[in-house]
Amino acid sequence: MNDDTDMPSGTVTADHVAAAAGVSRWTVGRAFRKDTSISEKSREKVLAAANALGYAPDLLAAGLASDRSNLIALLVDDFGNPHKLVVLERLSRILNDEGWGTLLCNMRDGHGAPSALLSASQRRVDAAVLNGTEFDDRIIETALGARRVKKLIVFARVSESPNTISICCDDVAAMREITSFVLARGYRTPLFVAGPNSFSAVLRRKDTFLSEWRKARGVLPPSIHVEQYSIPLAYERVLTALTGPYRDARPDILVCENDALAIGAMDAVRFGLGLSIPGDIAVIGYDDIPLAALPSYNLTTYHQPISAMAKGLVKVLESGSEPAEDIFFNGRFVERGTT
Amino acid sequence: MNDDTDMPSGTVTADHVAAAAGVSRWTVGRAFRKDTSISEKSREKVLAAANALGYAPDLLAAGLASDRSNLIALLVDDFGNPHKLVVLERLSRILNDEGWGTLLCNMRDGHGAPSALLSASQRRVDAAVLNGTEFDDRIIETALGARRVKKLIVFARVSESPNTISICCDDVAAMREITSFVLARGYRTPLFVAGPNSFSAVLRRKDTFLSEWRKARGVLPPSIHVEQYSIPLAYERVLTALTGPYRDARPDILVCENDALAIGAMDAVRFGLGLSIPGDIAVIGYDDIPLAALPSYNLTTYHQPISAMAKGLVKVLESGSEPAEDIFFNGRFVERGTT
DNA sequence: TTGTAAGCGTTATCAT
DNA sequence: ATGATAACGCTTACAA
Repeated sequence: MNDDTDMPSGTVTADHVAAAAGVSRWTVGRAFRKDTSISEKSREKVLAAANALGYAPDLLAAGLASDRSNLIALLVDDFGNPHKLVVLERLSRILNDEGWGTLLCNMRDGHGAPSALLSASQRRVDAAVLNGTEFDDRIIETALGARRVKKLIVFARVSESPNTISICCDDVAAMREITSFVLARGYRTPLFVAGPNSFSAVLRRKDTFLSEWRKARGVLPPSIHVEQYSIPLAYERVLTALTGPYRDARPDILVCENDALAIGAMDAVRFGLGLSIPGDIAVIGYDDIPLAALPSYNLTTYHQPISAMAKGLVKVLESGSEPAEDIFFNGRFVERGTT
Repeated sequence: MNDDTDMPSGTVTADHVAAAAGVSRWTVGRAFRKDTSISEKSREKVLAAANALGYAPDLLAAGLASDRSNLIALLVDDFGNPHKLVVLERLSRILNDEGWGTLLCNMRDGHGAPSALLSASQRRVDAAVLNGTEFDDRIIETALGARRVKKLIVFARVSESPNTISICCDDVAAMREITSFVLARGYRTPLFVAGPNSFSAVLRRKDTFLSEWRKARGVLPPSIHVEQYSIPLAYERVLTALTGPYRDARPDILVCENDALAIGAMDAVRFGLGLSIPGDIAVIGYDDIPLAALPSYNLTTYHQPISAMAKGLVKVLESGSEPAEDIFFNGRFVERGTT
């Protein structure tokens, strides 16, 4: 489109830069990589020439030659959950800053993980980061079986699979803290609001709360499941529960697996039942999504340190090969107005 | 990791498939592309062999050779706006379904567009889709000047630049409809709540409302600006405006440039001022984000047809080269409980 | 520290 | 309809 300079019309390659700088093509390559050995002088010459010509290395060619694409696949579903926006922002920003490209693969809530994985592998991604509810060991096996997925990282969830690295907030510790708080405040009849059944098992939030509560009070609290982490769906299910099965045994607090559920639950309590929070029923969430801090909700919750987790991810990516361990982070309990 | 079959350990290439199928490598390639000519018989043979070997074309190599990466860069900022999650979900889903990879480039609110653009071009993206507030003609020029950005598409905004394709909801028609509604309902003293100054000019929402209102009532309504499309920031600014400059001239309706501003405005009115909506002050938004449908907000707004717009984008991508025109879509006014 | 040769896995182009 | 040649732009050996 624009050949207003005398650049070798079309693409500027390392060869052009090499010619301009009076070095060989491979020296140009070295000037742009981190680990290689090159004299300061050559590097400066090369960089100056590259700058003058408007050269930037072609990552496609580099990836093909080196078998490192510098691309990370983000395998995501559960887009109804506002928390996802926080996760995507942090992950893309921090990875981009560190020089990684991020391929957004939408798993489309329900199926699509295999095809997302396949297209990721066709691009030779250096790692696939799994963050979604569609998460079971079959998928992980699929991923690992897939041709070129070198690393599989499970973000903000825990995987039992040995070939996988989890980067996760310590949900068990978090739920213990929440349980202590609920007990200390004297609540007596909690209802746990969980997400999809299979997924709740992975998160460990539900079973931790249940067992901690039983340890203290001797009884297992009741719980309900919502099929998705969706605010409107949580609204429906909680309303149904509180007008049906729990009409005459109203809980005094709803302990929710995450903020999306908690927000839906709050709407059900206030707008569906006309009750007040925390006067009639208290609510606790998990994640600390931006919505939770608004005066409309002002939700007591537990903050996940997503930025720190994303930085942990970078570390894992940079740590060459296999032997990486799962990494756990501590979050922070945030008391607001719903308790 | 797994060489339990007798696959040519490591990577399966088109050559292996060709050998297995008894054809040449180029026939294998043809079997996987759409437009090429190949006999049904050959194609079946190839596909069967590919399937047996677990072959999938290497998109890096294909991109290098063909100069079509099949990758679309999504240049995004404004992650504080819940609407972004809807846009990202639709765009990634529909593009992925059509075989396009989506590269998520975080422009990090404020700067970073140039570097995002650069890394996109280094991956030879087939197009860059710009969707954010950091949007001015300098950026567009940068983009077009950048080496390998073949197409620049502005999504959900209008660009004046001739080298750009806009895919956009018809904001002018939408605001006219909104203005008619506000007039018909008998509101008399609107306050327009706009986003960042420079961006509002691009959206055409503010000036359309102002001029339509003046056409009908003879006066230009007042307006305020919020520096970002952020719910908490809108809360602050609206509260400041209504307790300061507009304390004794309280508007009877807040017409907001989008839902993020409207949600913040609602919180300011209800929780900051203790007024009721729509009794004391009415509110109108724009976008129809999921939040707007919740009982807590139940916001009157205008629905943008993001899915249709994403499909329009696909069409533009598939329409070979230049002569594509801007595309406008019609949305739909959604009356809820805040008016 | 720097240069050389040989690929990486595909597609464009031209031939058959 | 299919086959062969020559790139695509870079990197990983290894040699100087």
